Amino acid sequence: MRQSKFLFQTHREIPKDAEVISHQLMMRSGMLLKLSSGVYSYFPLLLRAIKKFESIVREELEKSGCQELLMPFVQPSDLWIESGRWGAYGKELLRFKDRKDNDFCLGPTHEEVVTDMVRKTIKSYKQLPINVFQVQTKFRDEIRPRFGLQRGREFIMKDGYSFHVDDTDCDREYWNMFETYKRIFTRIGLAFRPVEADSGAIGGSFTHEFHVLADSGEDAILSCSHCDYTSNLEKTECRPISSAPEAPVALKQCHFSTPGIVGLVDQAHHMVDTDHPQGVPLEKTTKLYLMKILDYSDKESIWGAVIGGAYELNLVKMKNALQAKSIEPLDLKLAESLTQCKSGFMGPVGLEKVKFIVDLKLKGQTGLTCGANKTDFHHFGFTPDRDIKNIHWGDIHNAEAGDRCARCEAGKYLSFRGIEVGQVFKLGLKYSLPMKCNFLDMSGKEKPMVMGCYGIGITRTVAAAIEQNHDEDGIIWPESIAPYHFHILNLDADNAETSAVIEDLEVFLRNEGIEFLIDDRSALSPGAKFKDADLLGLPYRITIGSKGLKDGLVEIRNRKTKDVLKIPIKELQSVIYDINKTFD
RNA sequence: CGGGGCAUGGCUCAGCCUGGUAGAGCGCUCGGUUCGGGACCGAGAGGUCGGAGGUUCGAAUCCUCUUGCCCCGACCA
Repeated sequence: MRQSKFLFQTHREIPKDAEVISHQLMMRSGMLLKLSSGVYSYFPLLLRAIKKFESIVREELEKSGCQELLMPFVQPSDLWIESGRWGAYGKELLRFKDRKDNDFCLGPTHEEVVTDMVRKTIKSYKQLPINVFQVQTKFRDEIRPRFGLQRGREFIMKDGYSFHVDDTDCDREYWNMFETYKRIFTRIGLAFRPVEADSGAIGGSFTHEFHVLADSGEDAILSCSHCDYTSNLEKTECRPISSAPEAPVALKQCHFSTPGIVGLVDQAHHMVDTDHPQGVPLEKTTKLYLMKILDYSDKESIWGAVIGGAYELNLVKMKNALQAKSIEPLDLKLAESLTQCKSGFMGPVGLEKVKFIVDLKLKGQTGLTCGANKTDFHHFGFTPDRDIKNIHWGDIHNAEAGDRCARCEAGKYLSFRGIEVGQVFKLGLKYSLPMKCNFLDMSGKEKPMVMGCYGIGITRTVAAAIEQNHDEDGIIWPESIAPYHFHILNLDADNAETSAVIEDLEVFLRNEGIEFLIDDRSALSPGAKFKDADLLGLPYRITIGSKGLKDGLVEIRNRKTKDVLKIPIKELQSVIYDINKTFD
């Protein structure tokens, strides 16, 4: 391809609404154009990278026994009503009506459609298991699209679904997909981690997310330094402490007074008595969050969450511990009227009508402080087991970097930021039961199929690849998905000699099936071409100029290592041939 | 949906406070000189200042309403 005919325009300036690196570089290199919030056009260069990644995904999935199909982007409401999601799915589902006033939506995912396809096709255990996938545009009307392709509303996704006769076989396939995903992300050449994640509302199932490690990632991940336990912070387990029981301390009500001091950290410093001349250490303080809980029968109740003063409350873990449907902070005014005090001095002691979940870290502890439910005062000697009537225990605080691993004896947690690019999920019977996706087993009995689903964000992964592979000059494409492998710069596009060399080279490259882009733009200074080449980030740059040709030399530069090789023009073709062989 | 901000040529922005001829840099076109890390000179094209209403002799500028977009918190590939 010749750049003079190529649809793109590089920019020196960073578009003002591009926040993260991948978005900035895609905009600056002219690969991406926003049409509406979270909706983008892909220019030829970006599309090539997307297609390369897609074909890696296809190859690996087909190797693992999956088959590709394609389902409609526009879906009728009937199926969604049948699965129960027409009502359950929030505003992310873009709904609209056709001319006959029938309800439709743009597919954010395809469980309903694929389940319908399979139930109409498969009747016998002999036809199972089956694993199908598609690479397709999805639309989710995200609350807040951002970061370019990292969180668009319209995006390309590979979604796959498997159907099985029983749990055992579904689990087998789950791990088959898990290994396939590892191969895919290894092959594309990204640093990634499979991460244990929260399975959300679908109880009893398990799930892994695949995260590409990048500072701009929206998820916090903790990984053990010793074993392979890696999890989303939302879910990371904390090691229960096993400290020796302490001698009980009597509850001294309203023992500490800290008038006018806001915030637990400052309050702790001012909780001074003869035993605590320096104040109470943060580890001996506790804090209370009053929360409104909705259970799965939509019954509302108020729960207090008690955790150590040094920790953060983890809403996902609390939600799971209580088997709640939703959980949100109690309105401040309600909380104040319930406790008869200001925020900052609320405590669990004496709140008879509230049920409490107390963090396991506090188990067996005594001599703690807690809010006195009287503005400006804290109790001392708080002992959860003794002082709270309606007590439940749970692991409800955020794990932190440096904490001991919950799974092994030796390790400590390290923290990362991750971009979620894939997920494997065991769906179980969530769709097959309501949608009656059944088969006849060996004894002729009708049974629901057990399902799994497996997603990879195609466009998001390409963004993540740039996020992880760039420098101050621009993109550094991993060879696996680089739009082209060689970028040939004709520094003197109007010079007959260099152009002749390039034309020869072009014939050779075409015959060998080697991918290349030629910068043949005339009246552009060499510096501008170098800058653009760095920005576009193709793996190898071949510079051909009249200066070099005088000595019979051309230059090959590796974008990543910046290593420069000056080689005689006669050897150019064989050198390119050898480099090309190193690619996949 | 709450909180904050922005909207002026393809891009980045100035002008607005204090109403009176719509500007700069980059990009684009033409001519010339350059040519190995974003060259220079000259001449051009391109904007109903997001939209609607109002105040005024006069509105990019002041007022009201609206739309779009971005950023910070609850969703997910």
